[in-house]
Amino acid sequence: MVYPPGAPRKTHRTPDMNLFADIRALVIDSLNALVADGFLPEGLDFANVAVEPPRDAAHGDMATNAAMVLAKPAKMKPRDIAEKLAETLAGDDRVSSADVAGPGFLNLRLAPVIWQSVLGAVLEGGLDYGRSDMGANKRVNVEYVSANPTGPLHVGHTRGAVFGDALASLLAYAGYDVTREYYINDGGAQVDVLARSAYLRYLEAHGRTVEFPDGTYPADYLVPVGEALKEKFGDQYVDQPEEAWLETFRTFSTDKMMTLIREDLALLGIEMDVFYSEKSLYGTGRIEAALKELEDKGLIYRGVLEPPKGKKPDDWEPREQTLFKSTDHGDDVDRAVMKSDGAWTYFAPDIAYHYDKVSRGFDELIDIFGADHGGYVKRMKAAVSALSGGKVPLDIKLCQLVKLFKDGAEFKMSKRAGTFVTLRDVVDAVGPDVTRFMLLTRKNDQGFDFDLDKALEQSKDNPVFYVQYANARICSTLRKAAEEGVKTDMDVLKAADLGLITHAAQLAVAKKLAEWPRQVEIAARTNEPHRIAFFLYDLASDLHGLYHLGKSEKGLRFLNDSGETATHANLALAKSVSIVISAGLAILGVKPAEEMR
RNA sequence: GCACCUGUAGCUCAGCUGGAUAGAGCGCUGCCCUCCGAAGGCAGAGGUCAGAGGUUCGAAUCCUCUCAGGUGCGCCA
Repeated sequence: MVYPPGAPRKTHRTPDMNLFADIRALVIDSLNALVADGFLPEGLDFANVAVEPPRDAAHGDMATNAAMVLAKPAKMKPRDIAEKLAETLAGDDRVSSADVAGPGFLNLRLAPVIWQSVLGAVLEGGLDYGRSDMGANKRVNVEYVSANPTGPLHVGHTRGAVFGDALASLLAYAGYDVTREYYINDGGAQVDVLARSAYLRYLEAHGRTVEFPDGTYPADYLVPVGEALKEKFGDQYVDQPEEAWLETFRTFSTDKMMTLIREDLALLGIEMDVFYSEKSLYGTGRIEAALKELEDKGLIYRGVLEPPKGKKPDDWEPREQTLFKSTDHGDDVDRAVMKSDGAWTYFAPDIAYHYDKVSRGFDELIDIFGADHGGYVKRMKAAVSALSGGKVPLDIKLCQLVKLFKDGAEFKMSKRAGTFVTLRDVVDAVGPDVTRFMLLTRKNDQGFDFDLDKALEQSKDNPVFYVQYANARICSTLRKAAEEGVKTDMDVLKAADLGLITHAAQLAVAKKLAEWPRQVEIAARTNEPHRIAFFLYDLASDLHGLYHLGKSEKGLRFLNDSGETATHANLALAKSVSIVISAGLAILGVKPAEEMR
């Protein structure tokens, strides 16, 4: 089986296999029946009725808060509702017991056949088990990385790249139509700096001795660009004024840098659907059109901004600028779109770019920014809110800083000191799978200490390894079975008698697998791919536990002497775990290991 | 001064968008290999969820304030 990087991309619908959703539907049906009976009053809102796994497995398989949520609006005692609901639910053959507990929780136990059928669903659905249609094919644009095209990607970009890519895959798996997009900041002053720096390398290629003044990029990744410029243009631009070469060098260098960046992204298996050029917004009337849209809504005016209190710039002087009334859409102050000299601010093309995204018909926008851009969240949201008439939600996820640790000490990045840690450095050190998984084991708005030594450790302390090991164990068991002449192909496993899976420890694993579709939906709803990583860790833990239980209880060994029928059932269970681990890793963009080395 | 993010076990972090006795890993204590991979498993100790109020049947989670750390703060992109 092939697991392309960044998969899954395509969505296709599968039957709803979310058991929690099924049982919730059962609870709602039962409540409606109680309303019809006159036990409960009409007009109750069931929106807050939840069916969740209880924190403590001893409480049962699923718990619902229905009675507590409805007690107040129904003007009844929670326990009374719970007891009546329990009676109704107990009548369903999926429910083996329904008990009222605590302040009014209703704890449900489901029949073993339900959990056995989960395994069947996993085997049948394969990597698509867990796929959701909650996205309803709505079009989502995920913009990430969007680093300036002035050099290779560094560690800071890496987190945003991995996060955005995993989020995109997650949303695709949850049924959204996802576009992965990169905004190229090729329109501002920083690409002029790039062009000048490249020019110095070009002169160097012609044997000149050059110095890099402040405000240029002295890093050596431009050396080959200088060589390439020499190759292409010879000496025709040597000793020529800037006007003669700036435009040409800018375009040439930017293209080279974007090639570099694409290669960096490819190292992590990241492939964008769209690269959108900022430059394409200039001179084409698109910025003007976007601002016209705002102006038509009465949100553009000439004015003078107050200086920020407490931190007044030294050279502050009041100036009249063209302003966007972002405060009408939740911002703290209005923002300049045109400088006092009549040029656009950086914000103007950003507005135009987001206007373009809205115009392309996306139902939802997501931007992934570094934490240092946190100050732009409100103004971007204000702009999108204004431009879309509040119809297109924009979610902005900030990725906090990554600190690298090596040999127990922080590896500080400094452009001056030349300790510039690139994405390539990190991937070279630990590999793409470890890089991706590690960066996804933390919530995006939590800072990250990335210990490169620990990332390579093969121990429980390293979650990548732990999850990979669980899958490798299963694969190893299947190989072993094949060696012993047991058939292990999917047709055989699908036909296994799952009714033989009855031990509590085995059913516990099946229950975990039943949570997978639900975890996918939660992660997609909150735009939090790290939940997938944590789920996989838990699932791996369950698998390791069950595996070791086989040491003391021979009947729980996947391979034991209780006959071929039982072995097939055991292997079906093991295979199910492997399938879900593989599906989860595919969302994270990590290849499942079939053996450890 | 203002905005945003963070504060949970000794350390690194989860915690289902309000649920029951707050969970993992590392570290610490004690167990478990005549082999389906011990690169692992089981058990134990360890908490004022930064602090103070509030909202309600119920708060680590929502609101207000305080404290601490981080990121930013007209024309830079």
